[in-house]
Amino acid sequence: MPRTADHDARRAQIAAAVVRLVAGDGLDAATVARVAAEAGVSVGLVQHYFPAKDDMLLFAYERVMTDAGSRVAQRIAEGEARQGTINGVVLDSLMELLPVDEARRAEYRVARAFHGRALDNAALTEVARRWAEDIRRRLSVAVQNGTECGEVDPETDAELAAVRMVALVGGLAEQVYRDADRPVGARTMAAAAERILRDCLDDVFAGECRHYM
Amino acid sequence: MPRTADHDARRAQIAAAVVRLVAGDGLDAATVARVAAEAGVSVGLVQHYFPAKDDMLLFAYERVMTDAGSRVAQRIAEGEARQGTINGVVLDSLMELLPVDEARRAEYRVARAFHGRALDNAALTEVARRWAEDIRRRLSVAVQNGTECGEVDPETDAELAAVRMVALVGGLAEQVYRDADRPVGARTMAAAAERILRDCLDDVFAGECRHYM
DNA sequence: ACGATAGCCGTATGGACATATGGTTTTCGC
DNA sequence: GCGAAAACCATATGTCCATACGGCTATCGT
Repeated sequence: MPRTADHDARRAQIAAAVVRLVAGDGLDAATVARVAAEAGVSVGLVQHYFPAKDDMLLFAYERVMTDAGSRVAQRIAEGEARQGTINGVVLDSLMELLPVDEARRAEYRVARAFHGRALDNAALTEVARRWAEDIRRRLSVAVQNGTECGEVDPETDAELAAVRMVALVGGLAEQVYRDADRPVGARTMAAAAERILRDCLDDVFAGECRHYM
Repeated sequence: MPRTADHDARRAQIAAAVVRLVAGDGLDAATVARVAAEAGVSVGLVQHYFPAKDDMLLFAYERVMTDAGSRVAQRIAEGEARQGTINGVVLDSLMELLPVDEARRAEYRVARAFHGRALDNAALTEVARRWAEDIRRRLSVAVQNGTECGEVDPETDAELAAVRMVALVGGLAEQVYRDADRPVGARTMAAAAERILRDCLDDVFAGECRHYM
């Protein structure tokens, strides 16, 4: 057998370089040559691991969205561990998606940049679609659990509520990102977003039952 | 004086070509050469009216957003004319922004494509910011009017409600666009979005007073 | 009617890019 | 230790692009 290398690690290394470049200077900055330089490897190596540039971008996008999903899953696990209300767990999960610090703002920039390109790239669109579907499903299950334990009004349509929550958090993220420094009354935009999100969740999870997901 | 031409008409003609190309094949398709061909003019003429490509894109983006704003304003004017409730007028205005038919889907594609590039272009960001600010202001005024005439609970924070409505309609637009064919329970995504929007507005405009904006 | 000037065009130019290609180095089974 | 194959690199290639540039052409004041 010949020389070996950690395929996954190399791909991750290159994807991380892509993400840094996109976060810093947009998708157009992620040229193959610059990605190679940022990752500290040669152009040829990037080609070795990603035959076409689109493969590289798709992989990087998948990685970013997977990471974001993992953070949400982690928040859910934490909520379960401390036996919080479903309302609280969902709030923590969704707050995780608001670009309130520089790390999350960077992630938001990357996600949005790819999302823009997804408009004319079916593979990227599919990643975005799956991600949205995944989070909607999680939220829908949370609402159904709430229905069963009394935290949610039994009349509530779980899927509809999930669409509503995803829409709200996505729209709030956009405003928090763009207008972070614009006050909303006496609040910062981030504080306003949190308040709006809390109100929405208090509306869905109006019951009293204490339960974990 | 030498030969004259309708400056504004020419710029509009070129901008329309940009919009068609972006709607069809994304921002990268809007090269100067292709825009010229699509508009039926020479490359040199495009340069004559837009010294740099960025000027051209900025102008096209401004035009798209202005058009969208005008449609909203028109819906408001129609609502005033028929003396509808504020709730109804706001609903019509916001429904106008959902990508429910091919024309609006095309507009949504264009807006989103530019929005993505705005992440690393200050001039484009400023357009997006002003547009959001404008619609938030309109909504905030509508809520305040509602407060004065009894259609809105006096405790309601108008600016917060405006942020909430903008967030909701933006997030719903994204899901309607991407998941138009995905059913939400027994509804289409578009029907689900309308229902969610109605519920939100019925929550804000809970009072009974019949009034026009 | 005529020249000045804006309108308009075609092509040239130089740079950046994705990808192709040929070669060098390392490692592992034998 | 040695050969084979993967890992890795440097550079070549051809395309596409934004912009520069020089030259026609139509029109308006005179």
